Amino acid sequence: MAMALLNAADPTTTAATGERAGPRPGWPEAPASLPRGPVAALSAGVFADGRIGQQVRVPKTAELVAAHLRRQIVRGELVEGDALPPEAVLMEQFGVSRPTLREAFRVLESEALISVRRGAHGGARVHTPNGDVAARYAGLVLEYRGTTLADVYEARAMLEPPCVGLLATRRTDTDLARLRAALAAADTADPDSARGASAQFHALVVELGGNQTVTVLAGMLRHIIDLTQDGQIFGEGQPPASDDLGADSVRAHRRILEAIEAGDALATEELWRRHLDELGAGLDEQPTPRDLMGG
Amino acid sequence: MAMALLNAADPTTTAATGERAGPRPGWPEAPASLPRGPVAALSAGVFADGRIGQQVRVPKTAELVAAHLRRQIVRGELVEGDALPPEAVLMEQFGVSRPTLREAFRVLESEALISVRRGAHGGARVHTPNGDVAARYAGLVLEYRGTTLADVYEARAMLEPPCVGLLATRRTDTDLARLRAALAAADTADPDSARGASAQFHALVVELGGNQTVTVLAGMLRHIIDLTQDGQIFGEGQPPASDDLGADSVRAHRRILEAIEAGDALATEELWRRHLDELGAGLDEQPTPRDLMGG
DNA sequence: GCATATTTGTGCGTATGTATT
DNA sequence: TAATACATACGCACAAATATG
Repeated sequence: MAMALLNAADPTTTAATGERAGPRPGWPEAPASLPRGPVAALSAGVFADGRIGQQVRVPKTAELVAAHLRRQIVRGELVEGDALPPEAVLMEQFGVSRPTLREAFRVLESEALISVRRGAHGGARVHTPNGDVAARYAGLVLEYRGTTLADVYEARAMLEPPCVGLLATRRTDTDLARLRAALAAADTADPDSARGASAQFHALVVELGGNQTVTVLAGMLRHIIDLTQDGQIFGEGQPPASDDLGADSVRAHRRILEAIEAGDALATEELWRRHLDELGAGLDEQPTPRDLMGG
Repeated sequence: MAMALLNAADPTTTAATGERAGPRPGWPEAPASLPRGPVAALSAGVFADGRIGQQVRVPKTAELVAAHLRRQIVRGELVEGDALPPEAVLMEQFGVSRPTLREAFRVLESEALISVRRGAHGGARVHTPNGDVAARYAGLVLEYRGTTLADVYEARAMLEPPCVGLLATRRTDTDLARLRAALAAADTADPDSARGASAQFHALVVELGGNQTVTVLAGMLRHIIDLTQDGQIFGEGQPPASDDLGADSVRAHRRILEAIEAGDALATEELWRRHLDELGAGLDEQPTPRDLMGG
């Protein structure tokens, strides 16, 4: 029944799908916005089971519906908070049954691109693509490979320093102001929110480094670390003496900010590397990242 | 009707799912085999729409089924090529209806953890968790943010060199042998497979660096680059004079291998950085990564 | 070609949860 | 607080497509 999606413009093809329980008068005309042609072929290839040229993986209808909605979200045609039409309307628009539509919903929901609530004023709402989802899948792969948390820390210590070093050479006054504000927030806040402020400083120095890809990757690693350290996975393995560690971190952050202010890329890079090494010290015997996907 | 899923071992509960009219006596106690307590709470939080402490997102039955199967795969209880039982059997085991089971299948299929074929001897087959899926989602986020391909190349040039530098200090004889073999393969092969061999050299130097997380992240970036450059996205923007570039790459790879053999970490790191910079040169005006998720 | 096993897609009914009155 | 309307969640049964032998 995939042709209804691919060929929604042609009423004759869709009519053929209808018969079985009473002939339907015809499908609603195609939403002109549907991507067609070569793109669909690429989509099939991307989703194939690995062997591209081997077998033609017939994309299931639900995948096509999900792909359509996904693209609308990624292209910005649907933005955060937008409500999708009710199931009945979408069923008619796409020309699919309720189960098929719901399969597509579950896929998009698992990608955190929509969230579906029931009840009055319920339905599907759109969310902006979030790096945390990519982190979940990366974490799944790492878990499968038996990667240790120390390995994740080590990776971060390799990834971030060059980016932060770049910041020292490029930083604007606005950058410095934001960094000072973030540092102050971590300094004055109570111990509980200090961790959050400290994490924000980490995110900020990477983000201001200017490379979006590194920002996303570093965010993934931070997310994995957060999930495995939030006391959920390691029953007792909380960071020792969090207050001391927090104070140490603030001191380290201050020193790094000074290096950034001075525009000393090498010093910044080295200081950041050392800071990250300290944070990851003594983790060698920790268990592997786990349950990042939940359940 | 999620209790049957949680209680698949108990035959009485599956019977209980049948009565969908009438008051339920209450929730059955949790099964011993499933992760409970804090982990379950984390799972709900992870899948929530972003606000963790705010609302309790009730996990849908299909999500629970998918999570259960996903964990079996990640924990290695189900391995590559394993065939899942037919729908009818799984329906009974989990105590769910066909549509619900199919929703779970679509989710796992979108994660490339299973592939479902129909017909005799069809059904769901298990696949090992692959970094490419994480790459798809990361690519989706990058596309949403309007990231350029040059940015991805730049990120790779920041990520890989420290890892490859580490290889120079740790390399074993086996490592060197594998690297020499990979280099030779790229040298003697025909232009077409030379690209593949060159890519394998790239993968190998990172993998032998010894950090699994970096290996996964670098694999993601390589996958994104491959997808955007395979002529699918850029109609004409193929790498200029691929033969020359290939020869240049082989030369660069040889020099880097020599530095690794010499155990010179700094030189290796710097050579690799320069090599990656060259590969990413002149991309500033290229469009953003696109259609990595298909459709 | 034909029988068989298995997924795919559909229609409809009931249950449940949520906001509004 | 209680009733009500709305919208999704889940279930069952049937027909069709597809791959194997």
